[in-house]
Amino acid sequence: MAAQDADIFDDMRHRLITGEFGYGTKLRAEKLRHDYNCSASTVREVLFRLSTVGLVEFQEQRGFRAPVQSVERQHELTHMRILLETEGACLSIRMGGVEWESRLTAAHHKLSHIETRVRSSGDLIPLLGLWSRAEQEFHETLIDACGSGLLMRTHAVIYEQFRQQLVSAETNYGYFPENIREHQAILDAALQRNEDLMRVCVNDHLARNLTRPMPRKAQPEALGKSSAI
Amino acid sequence: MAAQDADIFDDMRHRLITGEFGYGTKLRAEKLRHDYNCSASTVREVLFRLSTVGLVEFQEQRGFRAPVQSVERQHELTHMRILLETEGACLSIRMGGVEWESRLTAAHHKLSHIETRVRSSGDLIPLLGLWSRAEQEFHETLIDACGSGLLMRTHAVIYEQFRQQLVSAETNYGYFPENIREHQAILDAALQRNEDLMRVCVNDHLARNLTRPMPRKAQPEALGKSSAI
DNA sequence: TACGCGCAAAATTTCGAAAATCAAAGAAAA
DNA sequence: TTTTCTTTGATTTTCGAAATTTTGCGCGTA
Repeated sequence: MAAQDADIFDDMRHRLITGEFGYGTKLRAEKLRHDYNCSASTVREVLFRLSTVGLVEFQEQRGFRAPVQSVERQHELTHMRILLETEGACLSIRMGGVEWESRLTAAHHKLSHIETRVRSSGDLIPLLGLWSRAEQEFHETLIDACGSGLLMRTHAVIYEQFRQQLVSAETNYGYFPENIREHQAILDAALQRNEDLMRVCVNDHLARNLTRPMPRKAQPEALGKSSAI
Repeated sequence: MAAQDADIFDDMRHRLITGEFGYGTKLRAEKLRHDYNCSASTVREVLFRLSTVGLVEFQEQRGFRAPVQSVERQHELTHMRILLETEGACLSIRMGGVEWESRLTAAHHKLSHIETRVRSSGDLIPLLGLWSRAEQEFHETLIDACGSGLLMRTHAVIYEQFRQQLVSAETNYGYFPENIREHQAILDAALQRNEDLMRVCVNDHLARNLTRPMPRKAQPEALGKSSAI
């Protein structure tokens, strides 16, 4: 029985991202232990580890619960993703080589293939799992030549919470055509190595998740950027 | 006894930030339990929670250890701090009111007072605790009108790790005069509500940590055998 | 000498129950 | 009726030991 803990962790993560638990629900170790027939302590540990990546919230003396969904939270997650992903993508442009380009192209190809199938079928749901993984891989590849493991790990954490928020919204197809175009635009910006364009593309792609726009200055993105790592 | 867990957490955090544990040292619950006389499980939990904020690293089936110090890590932390803090500060300028200005001024005043004392005595060490808290409060106040709890929490996590990295370097006084000037400049930028200037100031203030090499030797027993400190 | 195998010690994880803490319902006082 | 106190039930935290996994070391073999 190897790595029981890890299995439970993965399964719980899946259940959380999938939205199985109502947002804000209390996650009681004593209940959950039956799903995996293990002890409560083991579940407790898993919950701690899930809180490490922001998928559950922990409060001293009052246990764990699934995070509450709210417009504010959604906005904060989106905003943070924009911040991290534009930075990561621009750094990748600066530091990544042909090898990065090719990996990104590959990831995009896979994603694109799935998205085309979705478009022609008109129904996202049966391919949701596949698409979800492919999108994640594309976005992770986009920033993975940035040279900062910390940036990537932080982004991964935000990304998962973001996905947790969106899971219900995504299932109703909605903005798929735009999605396809935007992913293409991001790939193009990368291959052109155009950082400013990249900023715009990433922003457009993600900003749709803002029902209410973040307060922004009228003037375009400032030029004085932070120095490279 | 109330909140035993929390006490241990705070104490361990302090010990970690203080650099008491050699970087990369294994943190064995079985050893640590004697320091607090509690069970190993309790220590284990605390370690999990510390890993939530990046102060210790956890690896499946091979326990916990204090993070290894390295130039790369230092650079990644610095870079991330710049990213988060410029964004947070600019958002605060955009969204914060007079009330924010006054809080920031207050925090700066406290910090400034301590820094002046340090300068005239020429020795940081006796005031290190005070100064450290004041600096943290200043930087936290700087971004605390940004409107995103997520941004602030993320920044707090990075900040602590950053401090953990610097703890030894800070104690040798070094760049104090510049520090004073830079904190003033940041306050000025805030009161002028000049975002571009703010970006420059925050960048200058933090970027100094990019060139400075790590002043600490690698821990010989970091991997493999036990041989505690 | 180098390499692989297996045993023993050390470290980590898991367990079920006891102890501590919190929250809700009910009783007593105003 | 409202407020405050107390008891009771539920939940969370802590414990020490047993089960599992990793690691270190010695031994035999090429």
